[in-house]
Amino acid sequence: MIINKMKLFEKLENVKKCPVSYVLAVQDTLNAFHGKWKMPIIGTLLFGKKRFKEIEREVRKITPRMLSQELKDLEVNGIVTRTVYNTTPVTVEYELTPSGRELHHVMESMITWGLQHRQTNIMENLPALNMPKQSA
Amino acid sequence: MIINKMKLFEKLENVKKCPVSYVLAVQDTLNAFHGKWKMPIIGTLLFGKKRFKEIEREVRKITPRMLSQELKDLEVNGIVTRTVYNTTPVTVEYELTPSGRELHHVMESMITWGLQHRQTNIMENLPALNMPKQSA
DNA sequence: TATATCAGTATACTTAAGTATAGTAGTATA
DNA sequence: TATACTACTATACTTAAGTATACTGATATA
Repeated sequence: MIINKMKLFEKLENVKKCPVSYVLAVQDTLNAFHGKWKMPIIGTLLFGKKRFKEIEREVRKITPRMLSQELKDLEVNGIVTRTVYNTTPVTVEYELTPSGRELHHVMESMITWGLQHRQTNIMENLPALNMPKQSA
Repeated sequence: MIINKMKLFEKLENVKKCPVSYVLAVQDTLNAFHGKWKMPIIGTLLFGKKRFKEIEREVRKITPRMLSQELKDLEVNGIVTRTVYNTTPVTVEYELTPSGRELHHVMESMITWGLQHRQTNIMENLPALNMPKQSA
């Protein structure tokens, strides 16, 4: 009986404990989407590999500077691969890594929450949802 | 037969289409976590309601200015509720709304991806994961 | 010859996000 | 009387993130 109580206590304490590895994991994921442009870039690449100019056209209003920067960031973080083809003019293809493709699970959970949350807030007549400032 | 082919085509095209409502949903979710502090604040509130000073102590290095700002933001977005108690000195309790509590699903998908991603990158001997700059 | 394409880079700038430090009112304790 | 507590706010500042505009070199097309 006393042992059972101790086990329960341990269990509850463990629930309260948030391992450092989890915090790091969440940070990595947030980092993958960090900034205004990574989400749309990953989003468009989920439909298949694309060239620089294609992404530039599909992710509206992005400047080549930002696109270049974000693609580099995604590359060093193992989310995207960059392949150069020896054509004239050169073509460069960007593709999600297997790990990058797995991000669609996260996006789906975000869609689920977002849709639910909007419905709840409309039904409860709360103030309109704030739009993100979109600089980060 | 032709009808079946058309239906298949429609289906495939619909998969390619990314409804605006999904984009908004993802933006709402990103907005919920937007900035350096919302994730740790929500994280600590997932363990139960807390007072201002409690959160300030648990979310390390946060300034009262940022905490106040972020809690307001979370409140107007229907993620947190604020309750003032007529004690001396006043105590104010912050608690996640049902919608706010649902965010743990998103966090769990982030933890799953982050852990997986780290393992993959260590195994494939990719450069160390970039740490977020943490200003947004 | 003039223009367009590709995949970017360079420079200067603006805006957003976060920090540092001090202060507020009302009460309670030493 | 001096200090501490609560939950913040005010002001000034720094740093990060994003924008605007122009430009590169090699090649192809009109």
